[in-house]
Amino acid sequence: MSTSVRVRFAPSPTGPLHIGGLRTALYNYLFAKKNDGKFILRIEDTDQNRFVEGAENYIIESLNWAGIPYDEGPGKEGNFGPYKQSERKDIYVKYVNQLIEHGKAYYAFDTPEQLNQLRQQAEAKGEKFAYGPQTRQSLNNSLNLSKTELDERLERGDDYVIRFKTSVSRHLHLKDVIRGLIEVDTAVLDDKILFKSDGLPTYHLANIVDDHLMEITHVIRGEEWLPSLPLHVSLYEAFGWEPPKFAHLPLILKPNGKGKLSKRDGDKLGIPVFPLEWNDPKSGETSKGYREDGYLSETLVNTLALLGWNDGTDKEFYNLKELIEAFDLTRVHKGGAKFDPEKLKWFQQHYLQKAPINALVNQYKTILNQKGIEVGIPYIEHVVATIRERAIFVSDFWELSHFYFQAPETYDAKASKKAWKSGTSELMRQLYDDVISTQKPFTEEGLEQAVKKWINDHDLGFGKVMQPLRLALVGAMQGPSIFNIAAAIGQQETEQRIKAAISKFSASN
RNA sequence: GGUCCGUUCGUCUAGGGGUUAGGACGCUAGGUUUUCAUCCUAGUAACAGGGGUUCGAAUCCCCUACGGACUACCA
Repeated sequence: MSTSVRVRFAPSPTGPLHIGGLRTALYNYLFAKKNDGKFILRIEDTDQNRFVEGAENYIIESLNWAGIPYDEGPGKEGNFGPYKQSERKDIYVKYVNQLIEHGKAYYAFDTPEQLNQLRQQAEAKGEKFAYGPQTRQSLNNSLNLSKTELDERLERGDDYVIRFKTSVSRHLHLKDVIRGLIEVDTAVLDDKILFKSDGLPTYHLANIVDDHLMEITHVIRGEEWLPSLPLHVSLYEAFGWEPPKFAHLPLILKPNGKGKLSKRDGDKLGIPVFPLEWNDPKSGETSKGYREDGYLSETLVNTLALLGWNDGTDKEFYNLKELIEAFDLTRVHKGGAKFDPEKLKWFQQHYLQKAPINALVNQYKTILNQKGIEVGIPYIEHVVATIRERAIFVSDFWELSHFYFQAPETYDAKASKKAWKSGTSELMRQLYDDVISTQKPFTEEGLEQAVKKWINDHDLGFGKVMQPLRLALVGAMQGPSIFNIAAAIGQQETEQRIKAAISKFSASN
């Protein structure tokens, strides 16, 4: 048995990967890399009814986008494959038979209808039916059948499931890396189905067998699995195997209110709950994804990493490498964490500022081209460099910089009233004649000097001149330095915009 | 209902018996930017409640409340 760390992320291909799942994958990845171990992807597709076309690829693409690719898994066969449970059917048969031989599991012939009835009956009495140590003697299973009766039934081809034979009453001491010691009495457990009548194992059996065979050292998974930990540990015991270490991660909760973050919550708040956009092949419904909404993967990774974990310092920004270095499973929180869209935005703003300018320029170029605007890369680069600090997404760029590409079509009403007074048109005409039309070279610095000098010479207030100038060039009281804009759009365009504003406001006055 | 897990500013969190309970997001106010945003500075605000243990509990124990997960031939 190898002593090196091996962890797995084991999603079910039933749809897009929730960001909670992504975080589980991330923590697995970080833990593996921190310990020079292997990060394995295993597809748990033992429920063919819930199989969804494209989900597996979606999961793989999500991991790649997040920058946390797996070392072993579908398409990256290591020495422990195959990595899809549907391709491991024979293995499970062998092991479940072993359990039956040792009296740790048994055949059950009760039909779903019969069980449903029992559940309803119990519910009518305000109780809960459990197929377990207390009830199994009186049910339709091999525990209550003679050897010949059993063989007869099996030969006849009766439908059956295989259940785990839970100990009648024993105290289990379970250890969780994050939560510490957990004590459970097996008396409250039920006899979980290990093998379904369709010939496939359930999650419980398959995950134990695979984790053992794949030499998984640490099982890091969501808190929703905590209730089945006693079963899983009992299974290891029944097989005579040494269990891996377990760590159950807290849930990601909705921002306001209670409960798990759901797609519905995300829709309400305008935030995706999936890393990538997802088109559901069954419903035809499209779900938003972080990538398509313009978030950088660094944003999501950083946000998710800090949702439930921190290294004890004040550090907030981590790249993947830093996360690997700092990660410590024992510092993961126990309590669930509400997802904060505001903090997400803050991270995104940060990472947009740090993104390589080339990437931003290329993305913006695409947007501009779609608007029918064709300008050179250096010009776009100049614009992006000056406006990116006020953006959160690339999709904000247009709103923040359209005036670098087009003359204003309208003028903000409030700003117009404030900036363009009765004598303003005449003032602008003078500025135009004295400075704008004569300035050479028409650069940001040159213009700034000339305009300021002109204002001083005429003993005017800066606001009186600068504000209408901004209004004329931008159409509103916003944007970067007005001299930067004028220099960028050029002398001719600047002249035209001033003239347009003068005629517009003279007409309406 | 039962089982298990959890609970520090609005939110993410630091904190392992003695702290003015710290940081970050948000919000508010000032400053910078003769616009807007960025940025800087300051302010705001928390140990769920009750019992113990202790000279001393946010920190340890118990109870209560609240919240969550699970309770399928799903994972």
